Amino acid sequence: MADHRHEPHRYDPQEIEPRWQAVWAEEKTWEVTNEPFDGKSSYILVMLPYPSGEPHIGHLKVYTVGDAIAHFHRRRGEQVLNPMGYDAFGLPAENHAIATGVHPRDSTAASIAAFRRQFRRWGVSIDWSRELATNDPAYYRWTQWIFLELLRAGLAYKKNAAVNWCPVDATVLANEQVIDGRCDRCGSEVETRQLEQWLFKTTAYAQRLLDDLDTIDWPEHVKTMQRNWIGRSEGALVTFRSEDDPAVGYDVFTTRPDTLFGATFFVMAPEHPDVLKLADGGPHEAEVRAYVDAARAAPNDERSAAERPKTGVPLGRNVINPVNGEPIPIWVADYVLISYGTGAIMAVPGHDDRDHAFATVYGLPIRRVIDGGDGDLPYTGDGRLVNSHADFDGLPNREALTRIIAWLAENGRGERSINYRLRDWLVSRQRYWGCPIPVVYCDGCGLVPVPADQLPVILPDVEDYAPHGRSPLAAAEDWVATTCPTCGGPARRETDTMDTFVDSSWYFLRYCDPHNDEAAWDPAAVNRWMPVDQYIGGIEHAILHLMYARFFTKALADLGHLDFQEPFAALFTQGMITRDGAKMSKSKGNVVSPGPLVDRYGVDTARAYILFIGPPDQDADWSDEGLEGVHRFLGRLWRLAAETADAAPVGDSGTAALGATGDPPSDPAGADLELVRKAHWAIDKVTHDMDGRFAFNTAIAAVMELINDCSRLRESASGPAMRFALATAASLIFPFAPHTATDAFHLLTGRRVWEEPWPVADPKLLETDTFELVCQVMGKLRDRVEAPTGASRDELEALALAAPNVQAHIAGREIVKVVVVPGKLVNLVVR
RNA sequence: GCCCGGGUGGCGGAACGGUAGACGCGGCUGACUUAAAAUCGGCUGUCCUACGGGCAUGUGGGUUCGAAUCCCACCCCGGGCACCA
Repeated sequence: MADHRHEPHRYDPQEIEPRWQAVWAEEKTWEVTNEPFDGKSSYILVMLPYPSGEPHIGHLKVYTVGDAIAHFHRRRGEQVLNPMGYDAFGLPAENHAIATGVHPRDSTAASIAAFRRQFRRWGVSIDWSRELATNDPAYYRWTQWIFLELLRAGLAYKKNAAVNWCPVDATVLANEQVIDGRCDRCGSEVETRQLEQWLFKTTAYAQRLLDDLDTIDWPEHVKTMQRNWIGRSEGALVTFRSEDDPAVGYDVFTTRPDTLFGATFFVMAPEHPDVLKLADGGPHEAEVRAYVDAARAAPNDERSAAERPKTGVPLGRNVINPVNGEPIPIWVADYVLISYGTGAIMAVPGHDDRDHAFATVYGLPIRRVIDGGDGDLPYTGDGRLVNSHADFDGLPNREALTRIIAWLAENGRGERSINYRLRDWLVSRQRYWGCPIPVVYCDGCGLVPVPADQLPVILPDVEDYAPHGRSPLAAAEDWVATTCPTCGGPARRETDTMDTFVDSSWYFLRYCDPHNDEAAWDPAAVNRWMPVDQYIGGIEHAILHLMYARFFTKALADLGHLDFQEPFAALFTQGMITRDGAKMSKSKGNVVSPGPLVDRYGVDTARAYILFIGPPDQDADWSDEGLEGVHRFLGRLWRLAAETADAAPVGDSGTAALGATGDPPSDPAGADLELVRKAHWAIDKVTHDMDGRFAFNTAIAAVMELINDCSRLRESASGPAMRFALATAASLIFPFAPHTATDAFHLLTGRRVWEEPWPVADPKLLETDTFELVCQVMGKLRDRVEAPTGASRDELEALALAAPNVQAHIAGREIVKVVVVPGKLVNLVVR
């Protein structure tokens, strides 16, 4: 039989990858305990997937990014928590059930199995002992407990309100789930309905959600999106009293109390509760009724189109402007929104675009009260007050604003006020596949929370999953009919389920203590890991999930269950992978499936390519050729390692002299020195690219450079130097291509790279004896000369002046200035 | 309209205010091979009168010895918010 050592080496990821995965699974390499740890701990968390079908390329990207970070931290001696779970309640599984009759529990379980299989095939370093699924009663029992805690604190409440209704999904939606007047799931036009619904009081946390953004290390654009969503406005609440009955007053919120003297009419939203009352018996009663009915029936997105001509109807009554006693007419108009401020406004057509447009249509008076602009109204900028009152005329409007608020407050006509765009989070869903809301309704006791020791309220099986305007659970009569926990009398269960964003608003806490059946978590376990050191996920969650999880954390902290205010200390949002410049979709036929890709090239190639393609926070376009390039690189690395190991296998007698340990030669020179230096340069480069940055693309490029040098110096460098350089390359590529790196490192050294500390660059080897001195004349590159490292400014200047091409460019000219950047360049300024 | 990002070779992308284009792809070319694949090397921004030089980082200005990088104005692309008073 031929000596296998002399056969050509073939890089075979299909053999290498499962072999090491088996070791990691067998030894439970990535599991961590909650026992106290002396060193540093890191919680590296990737947003949990919604299990639907098979994982796609976006999943591969996000878990590859998370895994690279987790591995890097581990190799630096930290204990790393890197868990996995499934956001398993939700509409797609339920819609699938409606179409096929397969229970969502079964299709979800099948999909979870597929995800789990893929994650193992991808070699992601997950602590599988902490795996969870949000549809598991052992999990949602505590989702229900949190609901009850919020209820106890008055942060969960029920109210009859105008809500966003999706006619296709037949359920209500949170404000955040309505995009351009459409359902963010199915795209159908959202209607308004009046319904009794559960809400969480996110508005109580508006200011803290805003303030604490300053305490977390998140991308600025994500913070900006959250700030805009919270939408804080400073201004005043001003009371306008009825002309007919001074006891009745209507509050308005305004950011421009400085323009109060320019208010020439008053407008209420069609939904304002007093509109019809005020119009009753007036000259426009019928007209007002028709207008209000039409406004209510109009679709949301039609209502909210800003370019639409302004419409409205006068109510035939007046209110008194509190600053000057002027009676001004009340109108109803749909450009005023019931959902913001008080649902009524003072209209200042001289200094507000919308009020101006309205006044123009109906011929209402337009008055200038702020000086400035090009003379045309409306003018919305700053200036001095005019036509207002002797006390304020002539003042800069910002100063007048403060004084007018003070005056209003002194006279009991208004006060300083802050308004937020943020609304309370509507969590009721009239759907089946979600967490049941744990309350019952008793004829005698009213609304009764299910006692904590009776949780979970188990989601029952039903025959018909289809929504019919009420929750499918309502049809489960045996389940709905229950007894009151308080009086023991007959009672009925709440049949709405919770928005799935509730489930995912606390899963990161459960990972810390996933098997606890006494409590949602042990505070010690949570404090062991939380807050998450690095959270990783898609930008599409910039508002919804990330806002809700922050709200939960703050509310639970206030209730004494948590010791911190923010769940995610740092956030990284990865970009999308496109193909041919477009989002991948089945209809476009441009989908890259991880399965076949991994079968063909191995997962390391796919992982390293995804990270090499560009900065991971940006969108990147897929290229099959680019993938091939990375595959060639990994093959080259592995083959060089196999050949080098072959020349002196680990364990052979006398290999110590050949550097079988992977240690560098003690006193390298010539090609050895060049190679050892390059290895240290790569250590330094990769470490900097990983540490606090996410520059995986340039880190991989640095290892490519090192491998290129190994290849180039193959004949001239010694065994130990080559072995050291290759072992270093394998060690550095490990976070990105863990299987190939592990195998190559093992061939070279007989050791396991994941148990090795992250290499440290030797500063002495980062320096060279000489450097290339850049010689510029007038800022333009004219020559390059060899200069000794550490040369003085004068020496460098002399070297530059002597450079032949510099001579040619300064001949016959006067040198007026010499700029020397030591270790870098000399720039000669001539006249 | 307002608020964020971003415009660099044929392509993806590099570049503490200091050699623009690292690394990879593609292309051209050589070695090996009966041949192909695989593999290993070389060249590759552009133009010119080519051992040198001009022009080049969306456009136009500015700051600086020196600008892809900083400042001002504008254009284009992507994203978010939008009748929010």
